[in-house]
Amino acid sequence: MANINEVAEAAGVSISTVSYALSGKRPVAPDTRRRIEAAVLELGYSPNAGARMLAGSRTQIFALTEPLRTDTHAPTHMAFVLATAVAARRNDYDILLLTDEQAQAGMSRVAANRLVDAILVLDVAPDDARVALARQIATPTVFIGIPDDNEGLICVDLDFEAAAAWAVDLLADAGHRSIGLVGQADTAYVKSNFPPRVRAGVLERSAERGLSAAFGTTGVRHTNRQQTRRAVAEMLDAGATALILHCADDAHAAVLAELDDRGMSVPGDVSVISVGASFDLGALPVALDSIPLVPQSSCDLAVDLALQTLGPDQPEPGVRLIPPVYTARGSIAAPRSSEAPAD
Amino acid sequence: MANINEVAEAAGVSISTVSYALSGKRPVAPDTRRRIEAAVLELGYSPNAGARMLAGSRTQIFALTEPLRTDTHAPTHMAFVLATAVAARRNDYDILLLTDEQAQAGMSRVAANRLVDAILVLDVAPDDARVALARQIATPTVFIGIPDDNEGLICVDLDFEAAAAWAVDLLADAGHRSIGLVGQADTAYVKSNFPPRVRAGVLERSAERGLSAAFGTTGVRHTNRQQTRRAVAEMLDAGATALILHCADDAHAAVLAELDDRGMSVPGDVSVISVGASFDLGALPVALDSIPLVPQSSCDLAVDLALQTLGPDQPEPGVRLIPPVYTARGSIAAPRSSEAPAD
DNA sequence: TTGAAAGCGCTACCAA
DNA sequence: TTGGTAGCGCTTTCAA
Repeated sequence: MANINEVAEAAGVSISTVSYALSGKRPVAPDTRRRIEAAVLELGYSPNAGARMLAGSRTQIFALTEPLRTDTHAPTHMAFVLATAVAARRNDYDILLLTDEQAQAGMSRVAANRLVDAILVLDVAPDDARVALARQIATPTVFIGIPDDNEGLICVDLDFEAAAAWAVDLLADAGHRSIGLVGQADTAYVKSNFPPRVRAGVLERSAERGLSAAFGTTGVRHTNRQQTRRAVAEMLDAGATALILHCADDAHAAVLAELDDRGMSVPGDVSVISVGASFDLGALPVALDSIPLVPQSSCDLAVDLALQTLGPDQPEPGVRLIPPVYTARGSIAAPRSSEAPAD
Repeated sequence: MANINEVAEAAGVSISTVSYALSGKRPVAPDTRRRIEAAVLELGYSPNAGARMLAGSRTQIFALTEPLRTDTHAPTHMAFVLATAVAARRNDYDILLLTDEQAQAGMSRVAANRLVDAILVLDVAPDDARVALARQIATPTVFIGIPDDNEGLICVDLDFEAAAAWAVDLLADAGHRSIGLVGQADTAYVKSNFPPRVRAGVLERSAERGLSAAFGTTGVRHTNRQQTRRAVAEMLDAGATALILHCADDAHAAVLAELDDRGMSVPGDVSVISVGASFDLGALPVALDSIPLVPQSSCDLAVDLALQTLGPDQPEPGVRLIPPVYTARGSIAAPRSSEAPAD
């Protein structure tokens, strides 16, 4: 591995000129720059990471903390990890994985270590222990998700309430008066932050619009096919003409299976809209309208904010809610026996 | 952030003594050590990561490369990432995530950078492009999985063939003459390395033992419930009295659902054994015998080997197969109309 | 437009 | 048993 001295020698310049030529922090004569670039290429030079960390003030590494919660939906989680890595790499940053083995030891360690420039927090719980830690350590921390106590923190998340309310509006506008929300597994309403926000969004907007809204979950810990179908059956039997789905992919499938078994078509007999899904709805047998959770949006913003904390002007602490996006795919229509206009 | 100088001053010793007291690479008088430890604690000292990388020869970081293959089973993948992180931390190593954005750019980069001491390769494909890269770079690389061309590489994996053969033996010993293998999704037999090994293990051992063995997959890309149940139905109709399951968790559930629908009990009417599962079989409605894939075993060994490559005696290149482990849970019995002894 | 040189904070060799 | 100190390879100030 060549070092900066060898490059300098090969190019016939000093090491500082090499450094500046590569960082661009000082103008370098075109001819000089060419010679340096040639030397770099020929020697296969790449600046030593440790030396840069020590001399410079940046490590070019973000830590990503992810708890080992077994009840987290693996594909969703992976999508976020991936989106974070992509966003980081776009800004020349790498991701160091912190699966908090010994509680939050990892966060303290890399902060004390100066191994990372900032910490990104994933899979945030309402009473997340990492909140207290974030306040203690000097390393800037960005939460992807919103803990209950978020005073002074930087948080990023989809505006789940707005997404849920929007879904209700779409159904109400189509003429539905009674709807059902197929939510997540029971535990999600205790251990995660966003499911309650979706539920609140649906219930509150329904009340405002004068709709009756039922709520059901998909299982105790994971999706339970039977329970999911039962929940749907109850909602339909109670008169629901539309469903809002805020659940895992297999639960989506279970709901559609129940409708199919009942000989009900979408949107002919029932309108359906998916809210907060981060998986590919295209794999389902029926095309569904969707207000999705887009991991890349959250992660891009989070990385942006993390970078800002390293710059001259600190970003304001606070919660950044990402406006939802709606994609129509024809799964919403007027209810069968509605007085709403047919078109 | 305190540095080593402040610790040395506070303890009234030289910085080299502090360094040696912390690394243990040189004996330090008990009393001196105590003073140093007190100073470390009081100042909250933690050695600067960049400085250690530069001065020492170790970065205490392993890279973990994981392709973004969308057809990879997310929970299994996560289990491996996690197991790697755990194994690494046990040896004071951190994990840097390389989702190979621009092909294999990440591997080359961290190798040139000297950001990591070794690279761990996950989710290995038969014709994996990372094989060629591993041979080019100076950074030691350990494969968790076995590419077709593995000459000169260090590879670690469960002995899937032995696991499959063992399963056949168990069923043959119980008196079964006709069995079925419920395999993975179709694509897995092209894009992954281990599914064909399980299939080969089952088919070859079946031939040796004189059993007839049928093979079916669970879908084109992902588990398809219908196709899975159809595959099972065909096997049973063709006379299979036992099933070997090498498929995802939802496919396991689908198989059991099919048996249930047919009014068949396990192991009364059909014997079932799961091979190479890395998820929790406890969530299934029926307790199944299992020869599992244990991510932690593979990852522990991989990290061990990675550490060895950094030491004085290099590990031999070659494939390390981890012997399978069998757990009986009462899902194997003699076939209904068998001549085998009832006990 | 370029160079010289002072660190960054640690490890590990050489002395004592 | 301990201390002094020469680097590790880079960034960045100060001078020219």
